[in-house]
Amino acid sequence: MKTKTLKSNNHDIFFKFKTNGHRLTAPRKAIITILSNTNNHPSVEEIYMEVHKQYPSIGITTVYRTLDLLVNWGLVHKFDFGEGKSRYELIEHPNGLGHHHHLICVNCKKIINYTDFINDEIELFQKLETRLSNKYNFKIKHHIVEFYGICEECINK
Amino acid sequence: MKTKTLKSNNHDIFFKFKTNGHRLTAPRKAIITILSNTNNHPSVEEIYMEVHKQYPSIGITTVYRTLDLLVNWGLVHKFDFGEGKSRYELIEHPNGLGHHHHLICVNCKKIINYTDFINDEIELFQKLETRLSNKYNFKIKHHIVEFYGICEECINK
DNA sequence: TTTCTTATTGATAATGATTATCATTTTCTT
DNA sequence: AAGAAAATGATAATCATTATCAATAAGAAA
Ligand SMILES: [Mn+2]
Ligand SMILES: [Mn+2]
Ligand SMILES: [Zn+2]
Ligand SMILES: [Zn+2]
Repeated sequence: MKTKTLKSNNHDIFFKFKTNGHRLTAPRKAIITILSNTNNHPSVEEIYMEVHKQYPSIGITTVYRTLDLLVNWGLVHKFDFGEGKSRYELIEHPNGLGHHHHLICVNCKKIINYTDFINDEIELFQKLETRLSNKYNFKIKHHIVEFYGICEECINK
Repeated sequence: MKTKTLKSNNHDIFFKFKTNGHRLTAPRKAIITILSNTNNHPSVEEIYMEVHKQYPSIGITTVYRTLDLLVNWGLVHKFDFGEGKSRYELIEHPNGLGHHHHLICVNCKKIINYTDFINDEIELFQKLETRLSNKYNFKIKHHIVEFYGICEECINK
């Protein structure tokens, strides 16, 4: 039984705020909670709207600032899928969804997460990261893999 | 002897303009030439500056428009490395540099192209694309692989 | 070559996402 | 309770990208 795979939860992130010498405030909690409760890749605007429900006084500036912090600490991925705005995603997702890759429809912009890696895939990426790290003296933090193309609906249409 | 691997050149792209029913104009030629003569990933502003030398009357709007065309025809990749602006790269590069992946320094934004894939890597990506295409009924056009981290100079500093 | 039709261009204004400012409010520590 | 520092939110400022539109140039037809 691998207890390692126990789901992490918000408390880890909350804790990180404290240990980093930053304050764990209501708006920050709210933003993290939103991120924890979605399987999408919400934009700043979307996160703002959502937080606003629970915490109407929040300003969108704070959303930007909090996300920046989380990205710099390596807790959140910042994506650009070519829409002219960024999208965000928790890296250690409390509700399952761990590291994954993306299929992106260039037509309708739909995004498919896939986590069902083939064995070779995980293995290769580990090998790759070691090789590249050594060869280029580059300390790799994370990677992004995106397949661009046309989704099912857009083909049949 | 594989004559297939002969380097493609600008004429292929020039030709494509015609067959697509678009006009091959001076500004368009100039933009394509710039893209052919760099190993970087120039931004719109950079391309504009460069073209401007040869063709001082060009407007930056035309650079945007031409790049859009090339991206839509699958001749140019549009990248976002997290700088708040897009960068572009010819897919079939006349001067060698073919398909490659990226190492991106999150600190100084330097970008390393690597083309020295290991055999497994190429093989895996082919397998992956077939599998994903079938599973998700998704017509894959191209993929992007980016490793984010800290480069040599930024570590020793 | 001249004429005609239409795609293309470039100046300019408009948009929209992200950042910078700064006075005010919270938080945490004495 | 008081003070120092961090965080917030309203607002203005930036900056990349788009939309408009009249002027121009390219290619087809004559
Ligand atoms: Mn995802
Ligand atoms: Mn490249
Ligand atoms: Zn689609
Ligand atoms: Zn660097």
